[in-house]
Order: sequence, then structure tokens, then C-alpha cells
Amino acid sequence: MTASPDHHLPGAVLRPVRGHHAFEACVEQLATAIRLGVYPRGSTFPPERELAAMLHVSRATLREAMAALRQAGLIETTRGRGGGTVVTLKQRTPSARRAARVSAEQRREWLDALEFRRIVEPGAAYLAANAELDDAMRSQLERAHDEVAGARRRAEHRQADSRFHLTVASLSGSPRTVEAVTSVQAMLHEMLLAIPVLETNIAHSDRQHAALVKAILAGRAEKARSVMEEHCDDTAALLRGLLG
Amino acid sequence: MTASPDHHLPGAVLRPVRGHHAFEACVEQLATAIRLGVYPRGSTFPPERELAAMLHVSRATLREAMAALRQAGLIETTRGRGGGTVVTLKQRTPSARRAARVSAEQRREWLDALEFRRIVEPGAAYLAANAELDDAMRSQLERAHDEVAGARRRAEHRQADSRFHLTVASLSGSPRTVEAVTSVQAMLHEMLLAIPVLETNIAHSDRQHAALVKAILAGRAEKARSVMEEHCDDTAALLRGLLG
DNA sequence: CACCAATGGTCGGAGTTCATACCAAAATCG
DNA sequence: CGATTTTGGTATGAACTCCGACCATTGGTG
Repeated sequence: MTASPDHHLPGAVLRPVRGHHAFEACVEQLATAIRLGVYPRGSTFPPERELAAMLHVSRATLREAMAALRQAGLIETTRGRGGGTVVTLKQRTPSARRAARVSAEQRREWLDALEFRRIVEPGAAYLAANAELDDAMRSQLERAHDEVAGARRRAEHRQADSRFHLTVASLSGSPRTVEAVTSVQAMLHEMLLAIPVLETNIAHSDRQHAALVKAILAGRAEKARSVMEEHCDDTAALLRGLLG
Repeated sequence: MTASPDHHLPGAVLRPVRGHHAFEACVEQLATAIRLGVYPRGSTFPPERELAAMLHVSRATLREAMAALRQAGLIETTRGRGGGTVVTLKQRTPSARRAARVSAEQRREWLDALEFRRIVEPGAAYLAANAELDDAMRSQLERAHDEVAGARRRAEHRQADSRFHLTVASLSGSPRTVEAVTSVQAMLHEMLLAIPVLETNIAHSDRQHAALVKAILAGRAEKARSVMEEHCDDTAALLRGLLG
């Protein structure tokens, strides 16, 4: 029996096996972690050998990536006991001129990320609400929420918001879900930097966060999901409007 | 202002930047495409130069991967005009002894994939139902469904089922969603090969597929999603029971 | 039958990444 | 003050991957 594949599937399913170089992927992942507030300004990276192990690259490759981050002014390194790498990045607010230079390809990628975000973040909220959360986890969620509410400057608020979403994802207990949410949060961050948005309705966003926290802590999975869907839809509607 | 990161986030968010070698990733992706029925037995791969471009690897690396697949008996290659690479894999049914040797790490990974599947496949169905589908797309979906219904042998049915799910994902119009569904379908395939399951209720599964196709073609996004959720839950319940 | 096109196969050299070992700086401790 | 520990920094050789060019096979065409 001979058959040919449905002609649409190979093109849809096959993809670059590894993306760009290890070095570049390293830079990107660390820069993303900094920008999303996983390593806020003033925080320190794990020691090189440990971080290389976490990223599954050689120390040489990691060091090359670190050199690039230093060059970009994101980190500073000191040697010797008590030394290490400190994050120095001062977050920057969006530039009003960036969106005009966004390519059609970039636009498509951003729209795709918004679609995917609307799948994975509500899914994460649903799993988090269904999970058996211990007191430490519940505290993490409440603290992450408080940090958003307590953030004063916009860039600080942006990072706190990312950490909040990443915290929800981590409570899902699903590594694949965490990875998916990390990638969409990275893309969202990129979009919000590139697109000059009006101040989002932070009070409204905080109310949604509060409702989400309440639903997760109460174990109301469907409620958690629908609040997160609404939250994603609100951000997406704003960004789509500006992307055209 | 100095801060340390929430101690849970770096561990959750940082991940291997590139996985294993390009060569190994190549083998894995092509073997997965074969096993999921994207390239069924008797079908031919695109020419080497084209396939290398699709996977973003060198011809040399691709050729090494092809050599490994030949060695494994999955493909055969002939040179000259009208030559190329033909899939020869005879699908195999699950071995009753494999599940006993599954490591705890593998088990965790599989359970994670089931959780993630329950997020991304309903999400894909929802997007597909919301998408503007032209006649060609509607035909693809109906044909994929018919192939599942018409498959007689179990391994053939398994591949047709995968192609059906990949087709739904491709109709979502979201590359990230397609990638997510591809990865969970690959993992599901692995699980179903490793775990000796009782014959699933194919008639029930077909009814769920039919309901899903109907909902997607009618543009009923919420319905499509809930049917897919039920479909995922049924498979997951069976597999979880067997995984312990 | 010669030529051409469409495929796979091979080669050489360069770039990237890795593993291992060892050196240097800086802080702590006895 | 010397020894130790904890960090970053450097060097070397091997493995992996890539690129470009060219060769070989096979089938189609005029």
C-alpha cells in the first residue's frame, strides 16, 4: 500500500530542530528571565557551574552568553568568594517608535503568541486551582499578587505581573505548562515594550488578579479559568487593536 | 534596591536551552513524524536538500539522521532520478512488558504530557471552531475523520487518530499550538506503545470525533472545546489508571 | 544515444560547542 | 598570616555541525 502524506501536515508539523546557536539561546533565555523579573535588578544569578548545569550547556558557552549580557549592560560580574553575577538592568519603558518598524512576520508571531497565551494561561489557572496547594505555595501566590498591587513604577509593575503569571503556572505542577507560559510571557513582554499602549486599567487588572487568586485558593477551577480567559482577552484586545 | 528572586521561579522557568544534539533531535523528529502517521508507510520524504531546509540543519546532519533511521528499519533510500526516501516502518502494537520498566521520571513526564494535552488540544479545537475555514480545510478535517473511521488495524487506527488531532491543530492557524499538539501526540503515542491497554472503545471515540467535527464545522467553539476535553479525559483516565 | 534533470553520496575545511584541567581573585576561618 | 573555600577566568584538544563544491546514479526527453 502506498500513500502520500496529507500535504498540509508535514509543513505544519516539521520545525527547526534546535533553533539558533546554543550561545544565542542562552543569551535569550537569561535576558528573558531578567526582563520578566525572574531575576530582578539587584538579584544574583546562581554560580556559573550551577547555572550551566541548569541550562545544559558548557561553562564556556554560558560564559560567552554572560559576556554578551555584560556588554549589553544587563549584569555585572565580580570574582572571588562572595563574587558572582548581579543583575543591573534598569527596566525601560516602551518606545513610541518601535511598533512602526515591526515586520509582518513579527506581527504574525505576536498574534500567534496571543492566541496561544489564551490557551495555556487559563489552562494553567485551571490546573493550579485543581492542585493540592500547601501553605508555602498559597503564600507564594498571595505574595506574588501583593507585589503586583504594590508596584509603583510601570516597568516594575510589568515585571511583577510576569512573576505573578509565572507563579500561577508553577502552581499548575506541569513543567510543560510552565515552559509554555514562560514563552508567551516573554513574547508579551516584547510586545508591550514595542507597542506604545495607553496605561492599561491597572485597577481593573488588579481586580481580575484578586478574583483569580481567590478562585485558585478556593479550588474553583472553572472560575479560575474563565477569569484568566477574560484577563487574557482584555490584554489581547488592546494589543490587537494596536497591531492592526 | 536589592532583591533576590522568589526561590521557586528560576528552577521552574530555566530549562535546557537546546536539548540534545542536532543529529539526535533530527532522528527523533523524523521518527515521530513517521510514527504519528504524518509520513505513513509507503510515503516518501521530501528531497534531502528541502527537508534539511525545513528542519534548519545541514545536509550532513540530516544524512546522518537518515542513516540512523535506515539502520532502524524505518526508511529505505534509493538514488538517482525518481529516487528518494520511502517509509518502510511497519507499525508495531504495544508490548505487554514495557510498562513495568518505565522509570519514575518517565512516568512523571507522561503524566505532565497528559495534563498539557488537556490544555492544548481543547484550545486547538476552540481556535479551529473560531477560524474562518475554507472548503479545502473543511475537506481535510472530514477526510481525516473518515480515515480514522475507516482504519481497520489498531496501529493504522492509531496513526489515523494522530493525523486527525494534528489536522484539528493545523486548522487552529496557530503554529505554537500545532507544535504543542505535535509534542503531546508524540508523547501519547509513546505511552500507548509502552502500556498494554485494553482495546479502547473505538465506537465511543469515533462518536466523540464526529461530534467534534460537527462542532468545528458549525463554528461552535465552546462545544468543540468541551467535546475535546471529554475526549482527552477519557484517554487520560485509562492511562493514569495503568500508570498508577 | 547523448544530454539533462532530479535525486543521493563524498570531501575538505571552518565554525561552534563541549569536557577537563588548571589558574587567579577574594573572603572566611583558625 | 596561612590555609581553605567559593567564586570567576583561561587553555587545550576533541566532538559536533555546518557550508560549499563536486561526484555518482537513475530516469526522462529529444
